[in-house]
Amino acid sequence: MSKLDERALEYVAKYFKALAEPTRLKVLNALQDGEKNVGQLTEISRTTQANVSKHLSLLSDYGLVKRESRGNCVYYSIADPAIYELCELVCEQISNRMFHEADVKKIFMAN
Amino acid sequence: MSKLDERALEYVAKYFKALAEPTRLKVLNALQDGEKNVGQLTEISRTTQANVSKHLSLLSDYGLVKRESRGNCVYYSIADPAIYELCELVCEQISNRMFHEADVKKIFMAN
DNA sequence: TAACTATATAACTATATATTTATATAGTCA
DNA sequence: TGACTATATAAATATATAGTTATATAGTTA
Repeated sequence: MSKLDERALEYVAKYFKALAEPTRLKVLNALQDGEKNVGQLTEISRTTQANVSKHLSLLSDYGLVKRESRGNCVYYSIADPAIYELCELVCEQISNRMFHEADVKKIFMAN
Repeated sequence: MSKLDERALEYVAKYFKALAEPTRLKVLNALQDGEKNVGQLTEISRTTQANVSKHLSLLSDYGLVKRESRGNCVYYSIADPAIYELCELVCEQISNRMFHEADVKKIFMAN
């Protein structure tokens, strides 16, 4: 990371924020093996349709997913597979820590 | 990213959340060229000392920074340089989009 | 057109958290 | 010890946002 100005840091923070929510990650995770419509994603995320719709439009606003309506349904898919690189990096770090540091485990377990 | 269970997604979300705040990113950015004490970080982040302290203890709880008190001061440093890989990935994506998509620019500019 | 299905949105509530102000704690040095 | 400096924490406020319920919108099919 090169030295970043104020503005840039805010963009980056917003990007991370889009990924900082379990339901949205569940949706992104579910989209790994191809597009799914809102109904399917609602089932998978085990929340209300309205809630999923809200998360989807946020993800779409941030350019993380693509939207395509066909017939009666709206299909979402991953716009940029680079998201998964990010998640993989994070998962690696987390799993490394799980082995090495009991303290971190405690933190993540909290709540 | 392999298929992740509920629990894992929550860990990942928490990790992203730690990075989803401009002041914390500013601190991490400032720590790129070595440890700094709380006073220095307060100046750099242009907020109150109390606020920086809170952000620092959050970063420390999540294992992103290390804490070492020497004499009167407390010095913080990066615990895991892999953070910067993450930020770099995000910055790349953002800058790509800045060029290609006016819409995304609009989103990031909002507020 | 009317009934139906799928998705989005508005209004609301509840909760989390960033920030501030004031204060406590701990180290340093005269 | 007392004055001083640096950091952490507590309490309070303001704000953002996840989730819910109800409703609007748009497409489908009889």
